[in-house]
Amino acid sequence: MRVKDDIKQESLFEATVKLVNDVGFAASSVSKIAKEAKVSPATLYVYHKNKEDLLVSTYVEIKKNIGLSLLKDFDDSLPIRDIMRETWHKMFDYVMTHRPYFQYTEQFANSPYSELVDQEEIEKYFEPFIQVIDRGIKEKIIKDVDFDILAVFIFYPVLALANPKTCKNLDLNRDHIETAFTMAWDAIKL
Amino acid sequence: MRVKDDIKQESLFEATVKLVNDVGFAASSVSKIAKEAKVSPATLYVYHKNKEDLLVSTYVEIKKNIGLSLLKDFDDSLPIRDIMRETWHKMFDYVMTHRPYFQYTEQFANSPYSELVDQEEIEKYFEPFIQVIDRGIKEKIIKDVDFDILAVFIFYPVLALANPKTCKNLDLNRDHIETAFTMAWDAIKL
Amino acid sequence: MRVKDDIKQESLFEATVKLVNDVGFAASSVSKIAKEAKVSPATLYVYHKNKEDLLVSTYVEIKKNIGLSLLKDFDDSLPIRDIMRETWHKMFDYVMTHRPYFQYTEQFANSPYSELVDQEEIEKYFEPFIQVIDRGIKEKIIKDVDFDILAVFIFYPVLALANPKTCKNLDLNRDHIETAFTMAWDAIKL
Amino acid sequence: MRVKDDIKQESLFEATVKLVNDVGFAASSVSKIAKEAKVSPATLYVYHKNKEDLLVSTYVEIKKNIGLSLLKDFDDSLPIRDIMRETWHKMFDYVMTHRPYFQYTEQFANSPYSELVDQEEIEKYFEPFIQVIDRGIKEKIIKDVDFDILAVFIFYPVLALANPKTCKNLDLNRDHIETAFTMAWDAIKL
DNA sequence: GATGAATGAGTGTTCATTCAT
DNA sequence: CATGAATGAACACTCATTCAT
Repeated sequence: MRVKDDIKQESLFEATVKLVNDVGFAASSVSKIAKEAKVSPATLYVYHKNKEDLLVSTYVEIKKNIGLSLLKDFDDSLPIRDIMRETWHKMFDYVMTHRPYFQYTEQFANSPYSELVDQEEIEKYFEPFIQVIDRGIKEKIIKDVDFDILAVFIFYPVLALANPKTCKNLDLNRDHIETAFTMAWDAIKL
Repeated sequence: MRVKDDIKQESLFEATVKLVNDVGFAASSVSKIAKEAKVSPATLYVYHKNKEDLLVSTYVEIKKNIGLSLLKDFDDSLPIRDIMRETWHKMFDYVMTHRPYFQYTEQFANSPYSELVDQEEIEKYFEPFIQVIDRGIKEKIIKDVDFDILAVFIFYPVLALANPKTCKNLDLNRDHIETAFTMAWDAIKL
Repeated sequence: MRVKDDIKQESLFEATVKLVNDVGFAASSVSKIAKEAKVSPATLYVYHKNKEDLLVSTYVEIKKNIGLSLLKDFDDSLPIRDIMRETWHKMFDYVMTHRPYFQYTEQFANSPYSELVDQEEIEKYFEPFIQVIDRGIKEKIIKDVDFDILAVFIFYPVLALANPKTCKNLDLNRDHIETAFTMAWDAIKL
Repeated sequence: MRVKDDIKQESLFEATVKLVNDVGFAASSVSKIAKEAKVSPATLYVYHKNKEDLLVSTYVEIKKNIGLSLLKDFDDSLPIRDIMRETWHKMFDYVMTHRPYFQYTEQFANSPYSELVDQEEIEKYFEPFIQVIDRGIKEKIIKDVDFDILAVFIFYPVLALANPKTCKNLDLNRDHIETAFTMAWDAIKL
């Protein structure tokens, strides 16, 4: 038996991201993605059940990567503020070096497909980080507030800052990120 | 001669919002919108040059409404924190009572159509609010930070909190909003 | 009772000719013609039963004009060759000074609408000319050949020469026309 | 993988010709052609880039066929008059046995699509014939007249005679064609 | 008489997916 | 496994015509 070709798999992944970035979610048709990936539309269906599966698994793959890069060198023995700051910069680094991936997730999250994602599978990559926050609350370093509300001030600002649509007047650099982190920390710290 | 029918105009507006909320931006076709509005697809083109015009003008209309409801009873003689708090709650009220409108703008902002909007026309409705922030910076009440970064902590959290996709575990109430405002204020205040 | 407005009538005629010349028969829609004529599409239906009637009556009007300008100063006492030559040049003059009208008839004649024309109404304007040919045959000046075949050498060459599609390499002038007449006469004379 | 089906290609060609003959150029829609060819409208786009490509390539195909049938048994060692006569009859034969093809070219030539044809590709099939005319001029057998004017008397009459719209009173036969050839030759010979 | 609004039926084209090889 | 051909259904949009004023 021949084996599914990793190169084609990867090629479809990249083509999906590229096309969604170039022409938007709605205009990214299966045949265009296949052409971009230099495979036949029919081949796409060897690797994915349908269009939905292609888009969703591309999303999950990216989210997994983000999670993994945040976890790299993760050291939960540091003071909570340092962990947060470290993570904040890691997120910024990821977004800056993988802008197309990041933009894909933004577009995906606002599409109806997003409801098809198994959130638990993604959340497990962010679990250690969530535990740090819990610890921070217990240790009375972080405000004792519903997690979703905290998240809005911890995760979202990086996304918003990295999104060229929200921040079109600002040429983002590391200083901005450091400033924004201070603000985020002011928001959540007790 | 027949006269242009305000009811049809309005009906198209509501149908556009409803459909985008129900099935998402990408799946909202002209014919589905027309059917929802109970007019012929051809009639839609009496009121709008094309699909793009329908979507963009629906967006601008909503943004205008949001701006107007923020400006209602706007009193810039109050202390800055009070103005901010007042506005924060007004935004929350608007979002809660007009969730479909708000969700439409979220989806629109992440679509390629968003680049077609005349931003200046929208920004003028938010001008007074922006001046308050400027004043806050001058009076050394608010951190002297790039406006886009401040905006990320002032506007974005309400949107994120109101978005059921981001906050699916949280049944939002006014207490949450008050809490979040405190955090936002901690973030931006000097 | 208000009276139908000759200016609107004329305006529709000119708009029809212009549009067919500019964008072709197939792309000449009722609403475009109405817009070109600066009237409402509904107004068009005051003057014409439907689109077909508009196109056909525009054609007949032009054919009538051509016939009338051929008959002007028509003198059947002249020698037959002189009559033919005179007419040949008159046709050339008409075509040159009314190119859009002429081009309209060419497009119309090759459309299915052409079958709706009352040919007899048109032919009566060309009757005197036909009689000259009959006389020429009887007087053994013109070959005794079926009229349709003669027509192919008498009428068609002018049309073909005047048609920029057939004669795109040739910047037509009166000398060419004189040359062509000599050839046409050689073809039909005994 | 399925392989492109010559039968479908041919079927689309025939359907295009038939429909243009039956309902005219303007009324020949893609979906009607597809239905006539018994394929899906989508299939048509497997074989042709768009409607324009379908119509243009159908035209070029026919013109090529005409050229080839004129060139068959072409013998330029014969006297010029004989070559002309032979060609004249060949054209007549083609037109009579392929009337729908011929009528298609007539309609096409009067449509805006005609400007999209690569004329050079077509003219090469008629090249040998053009050289005979040049030779005739040099040998002082044919009048030394601009080629376009000669063409009007050599090519055009056959088309006009074969066109039922121009020759509706005449049931064309080979005698008529012989007569017409004599007249054409009278027109162009020195 | 004159008109812009209104529309069902149609336009050319692309879609996600399956078929046959 | 891999593919280009094939397609019914849908797309955004325009059509010729009629309606209501």
